[in-house]
Amino acid sequence: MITVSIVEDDEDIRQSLAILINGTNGFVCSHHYGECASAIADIERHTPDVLLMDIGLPGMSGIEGIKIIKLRVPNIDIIVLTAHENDNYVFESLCAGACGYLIKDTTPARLLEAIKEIHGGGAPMSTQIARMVVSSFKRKTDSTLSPREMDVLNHLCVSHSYKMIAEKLFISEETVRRHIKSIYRKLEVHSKSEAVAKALRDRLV
Amino acid sequence: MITVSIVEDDEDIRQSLAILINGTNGFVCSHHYGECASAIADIERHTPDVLLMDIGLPGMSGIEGIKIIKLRVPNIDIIVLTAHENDNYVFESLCAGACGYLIKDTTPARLLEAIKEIHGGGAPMSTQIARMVVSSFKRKTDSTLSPREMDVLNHLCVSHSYKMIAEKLFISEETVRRHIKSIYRKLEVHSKSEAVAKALRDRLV
DNA sequence: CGAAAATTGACCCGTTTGGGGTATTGATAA
DNA sequence: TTATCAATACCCCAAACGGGTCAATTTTCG
Repeated sequence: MITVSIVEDDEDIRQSLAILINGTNGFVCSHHYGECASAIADIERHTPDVLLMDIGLPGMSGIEGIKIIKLRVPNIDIIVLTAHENDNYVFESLCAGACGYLIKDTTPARLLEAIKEIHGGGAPMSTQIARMVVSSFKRKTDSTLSPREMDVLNHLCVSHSYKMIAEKLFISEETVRRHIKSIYRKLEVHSKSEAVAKALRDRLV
Repeated sequence: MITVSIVEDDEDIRQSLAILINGTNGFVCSHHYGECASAIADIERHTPDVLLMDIGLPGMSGIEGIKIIKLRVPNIDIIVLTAHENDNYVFESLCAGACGYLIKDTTPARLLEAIKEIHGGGAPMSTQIARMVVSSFKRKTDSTLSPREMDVLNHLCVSHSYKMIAEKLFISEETVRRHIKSIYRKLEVHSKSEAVAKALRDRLV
């Protein structure tokens, strides 16, 4: 028996979901909430296996709600269930601790399957969402940087000093400096830390 | 009709996969290869919709193979099909450009479903793999850093100078310096760029 | 071949940073 | 209630960094 709670401001949707879950063998939903505050207040007394969470909520945002709930009940499995297919919502939800992300056109059968899946250690996502998530890993090959500059950038990212990079690459410190100047110009940054941040954030390395 | 090619060194597995695919309506596999080199040489002449790719290959590694193939045929959908559930293989594959990752105990039915899924814009993954991928987004809350130090670290990550951070936080530059010393000690780093790299890599920010 | 880009090297100068001390205040924990 | 820690602030000094300018050689590509 998998226990499920729901946070969803739309009364109708919330009731429908509860009815669906309670009407299916192996699932039960005893608690559901109209906004984050009440869910947070109640979650430690009535801790479900799986929490279905809307994002566009009145009051505290679903993202904030997820963070707080995961702090209090780290092992809870949270599926975001929302109309928003917006990139930022997806990544912010996952960063906050959600393990699943379904858009609201999900069929009842798929939703139940997703609940089973997340409870079994998976991470159910709508197909487009999964692709978005996986694509975010893809390395970019910034053609503006020359091969040698990429070498230097890689060393920058492990925080070597000019001197150390020079030794590693068997070139003079002045040449390292020169490459770094080009890198800064091309990446439009003005310091090592900015270059490192850009390289890591934009997945250049 | 979805066209599929295979790179897999084990002759038996390769043949079985081809037979499975060719024996199913809507799928066809005309080309399969024992190692990356021949796949790379042939891929532009015979470009499939979906490529099933082993990782543990003789000669060039599957990861390298994926990088090269994606450079030549950026739109090809690649599913890694391997025995390795190893974290590094998973993330390296996705960084290289794979969009799916299945472990070899996948059932034939699930494999065919995965091929349809990736061709339809999804990112099929075994359940444990999906969880691993999604979990990698989770923010860590490094309790060793004090709240104020987290503030400073956040500003460091957008590459502000000590002076700018001081202005933003309404404290003296010397206090910023002090916080940064503590951050360095706690994160065991010795420079801004190293702190930024650690913060971004370890998802502290 | 000839132009453009990549790679290498150098010097100057001012700013920023990193590591070392020291000290006060307030909150929090033992 | 004492002790510890967070947060605030200052000083000194050497090393590292960022920006400016100039120049030679090699590679690459049209």
